[in-house]
Amino acid sequence: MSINREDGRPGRQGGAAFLLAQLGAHAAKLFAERIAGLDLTPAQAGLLRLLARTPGRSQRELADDLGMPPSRFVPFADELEERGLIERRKNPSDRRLYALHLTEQGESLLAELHKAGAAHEQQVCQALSPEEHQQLSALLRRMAEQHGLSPGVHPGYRSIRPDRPHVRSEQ
Amino acid sequence: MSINREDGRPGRQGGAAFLLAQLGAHAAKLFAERIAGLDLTPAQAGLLRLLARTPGRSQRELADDLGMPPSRFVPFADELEERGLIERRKNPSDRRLYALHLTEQGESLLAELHKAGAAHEQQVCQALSPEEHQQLSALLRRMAEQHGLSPGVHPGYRSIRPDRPHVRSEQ
DNA sequence: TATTGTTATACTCTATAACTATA
DNA sequence: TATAGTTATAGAGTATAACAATA
Repeated sequence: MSINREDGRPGRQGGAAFLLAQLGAHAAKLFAERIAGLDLTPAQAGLLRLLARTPGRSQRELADDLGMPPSRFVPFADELEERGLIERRKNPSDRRLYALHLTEQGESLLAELHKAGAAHEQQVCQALSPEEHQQLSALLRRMAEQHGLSPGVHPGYRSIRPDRPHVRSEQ
Repeated sequence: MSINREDGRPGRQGGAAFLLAQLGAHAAKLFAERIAGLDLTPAQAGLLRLLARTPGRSQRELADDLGMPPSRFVPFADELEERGLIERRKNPSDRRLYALHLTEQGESLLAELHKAGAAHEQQVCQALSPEEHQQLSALLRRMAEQHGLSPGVHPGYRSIRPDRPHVRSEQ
């Protein structure tokens, strides 16, 4: 039942691939808006999760995982450090490296983040019954695996910004 | 300790919403790469499709649909016009407006675009059986409808660029 | 006076590439 | 010599706002 477009053509624009991109962008936007309430961007949330999973890694490694150049990672980490969410410890075995860790405050914000993630999941899949929700997850998991997508932070994070309300620094 | 995943394995991050965003970004990237072979960006493809569906609209309307400011639409349309894919006709009833149309060349490129779209659909859903593929489409359609997403061009187009190989015009 | 298309400008974002300190 | 972190700079991409023509 292709409910839309009766203009002959393949009904609703595109099939699953198009819907995937459309819904994915929408979901990413909703998530960005949601965690903006925690004063976090998706990339910042991604770093917190990476540090929760594997503490003590170097900036270079983390920058690679987040898909950003090391030079951009510096001010990125600076802000989270100033906010007391992460901590740069010196790595004693190689003094060139930092070992990044979550602070206690970072851990508790991460807990908020997990709550936000659960609410987000419900919001996005609101239209589905619990069984359908599971079905969808299973299908998507298979697809992600087949495409070699890693379970971690996804690169779509890079381009999503939470419609910032024009808070310019000075001047 | 991360309350993240309890199944031992670091667990795939997130549920359906996360997978949706991840796969959606991946699909959008694949599509951008594919149509880069036609010398089109996703936004350009979007305009061609809009013009095929409803010819003769004004730049302002089209810019709105594509989610770009009118000022940005001007050079955007310029390029497609120079390439002979679209045409600016004067609207006789209101001489402030242009009426944009596809050229014949634009129509035939659109046909190529549809072929690319079909191949893309297969590539993205490769992991699924035909039945599962249909299942997925149905679930996603319901979700898109519930979220009020229109069947047309989606705004995720805005941020996807096809990793351009540094082909600068002249200079 | 409002609106379309256009141009100009200013600003944000980002990557590239130097620089330092360690190895 | 190579690498981690940092800083500086330049370039692309963008929106904002002024402008001319028409309504």
